[in-house]
Amino acid sequence: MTDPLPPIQATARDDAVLKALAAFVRQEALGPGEKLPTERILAERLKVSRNTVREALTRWEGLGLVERRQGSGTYLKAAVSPDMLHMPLTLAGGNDFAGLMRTLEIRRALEAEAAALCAVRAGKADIAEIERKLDLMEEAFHTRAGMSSEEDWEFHQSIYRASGNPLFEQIISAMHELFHRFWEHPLGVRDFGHASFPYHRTIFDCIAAHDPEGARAEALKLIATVEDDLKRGAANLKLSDRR
Amino acid sequence: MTDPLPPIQATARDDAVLKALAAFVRQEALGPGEKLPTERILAERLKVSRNTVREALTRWEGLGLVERRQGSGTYLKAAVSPDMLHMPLTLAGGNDFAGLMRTLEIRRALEAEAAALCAVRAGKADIAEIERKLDLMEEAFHTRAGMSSEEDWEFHQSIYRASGNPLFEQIISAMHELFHRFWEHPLGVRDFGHASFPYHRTIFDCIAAHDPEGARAEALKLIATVEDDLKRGAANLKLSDRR
DNA sequence: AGTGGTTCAATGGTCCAACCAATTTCTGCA
DNA sequence: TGCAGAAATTGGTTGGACCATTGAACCACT
Repeated sequence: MTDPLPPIQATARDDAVLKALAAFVRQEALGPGEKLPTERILAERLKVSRNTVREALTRWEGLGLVERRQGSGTYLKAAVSPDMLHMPLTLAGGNDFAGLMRTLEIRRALEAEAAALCAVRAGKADIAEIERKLDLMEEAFHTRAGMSSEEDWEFHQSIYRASGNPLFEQIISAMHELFHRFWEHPLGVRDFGHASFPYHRTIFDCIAAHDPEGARAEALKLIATVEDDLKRGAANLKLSDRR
Repeated sequence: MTDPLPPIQATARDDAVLKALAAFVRQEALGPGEKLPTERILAERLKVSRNTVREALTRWEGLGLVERRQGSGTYLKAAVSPDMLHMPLTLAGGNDFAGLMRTLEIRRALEAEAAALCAVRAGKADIAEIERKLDLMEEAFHTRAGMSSEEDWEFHQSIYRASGNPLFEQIISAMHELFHRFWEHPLGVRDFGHASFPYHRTIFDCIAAHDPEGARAEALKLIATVEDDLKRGAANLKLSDRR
């Protein structure tokens, strides 16, 4: 099935640079936000050209592991470890309506599973934290007449965290970020999210009762209302003006 | 919500290069496998240094959009369009057993949703194609005594394709690839996949009957059997030798 | 003290001109 | 015609130079 003679990398200097750098970060116990050595210093210490260092750092930058600030330095953006797996995804044509609906279908899948896992695994502390976020959201919803997207998002994040699998938060957050870059004001639907409001508590109830299938079903209903909102928004958009 | 004073872009030369290159690919209607211009030519035509071109191409290479072959040229690996969204994911510690189980939980979520969507959207031709793959898989399973992982994978892919959302195939394929790079022979469980075998047909039956909830439930059962197999494999592994 | 401007060293971004290594293509001999 | 070796092509690497931005130190003025 897999190639019995995996081709060796003839030249893989920048890969070696990245490995060395990962080892360095690990050894120095550098965390997010911390600054790592200058390109010139790295080049000198690793006995490679500065250009090679730059190509390696460009890779890491592309993976979102590192941020370069001209005149200042290069800073870690995430925890790196020598045994990371990278899965770059590119979504073709993601900034139109159809693309948004496609990402929402992925989110529906993940949201439902995260809720189900959370119902199985959440401990007392997790449930208390989720309920706290839910209360905050409901309060914001009532005092600000439906504008509670920030608290809404935090509620969902607390569920992902309690799912016991960090990948849920990671993937959905990445989608959420993209999503907001292109759809900051969701299609001008003023009461966006109204319809989904009640399902937040029903999801929480299922989680608190450790009912995975119930949580899954309620999460699916929630996303369904968001999809409906978006479809109505798109219909409105067609009647008024285009972006 | 959004920053009222978004920071301005200082310099973004290589980004501009990528945009220009994407436009070029689009204009020339280049598809996967085709060769794109030499770095030297690009540098000359775009009036930038070859280094800048290289940084831009390094980005694309990191995203899996392009493949560079020394002495030969740079080739497209995927379709590129000017409006792509990039979502690089890095899974920390994905190559141990816990990491594998985490990715499998993601796959379970996507698999179930894809099956449900497929049950809703698959047309007659799609269903026929899926059944063909199913027949191939069952035949391979019987003649080769359970070794049908290649055909098994193709069956699943046909479901993703018929889901009407290319993101399912994209994400699961990326996971599948990683997965196989580190776990080529799944933990030495000899009858790996035996338990999941019957669910392939039950999933197909639900899809053919346009029963999304049934398809979702059967897909969940299938992945559950795979998880059980892996857990048994891990238990065996602990008793014999470590990797 | 505090405010604003200036200077200056550090750092990432870009450029250039080579050369190296792998690949492909061409050439000329058998 | 066939094929081995030369030559051209192409990505990979190097070293050195300069530019643009940043941030800290310093200074003048209030």
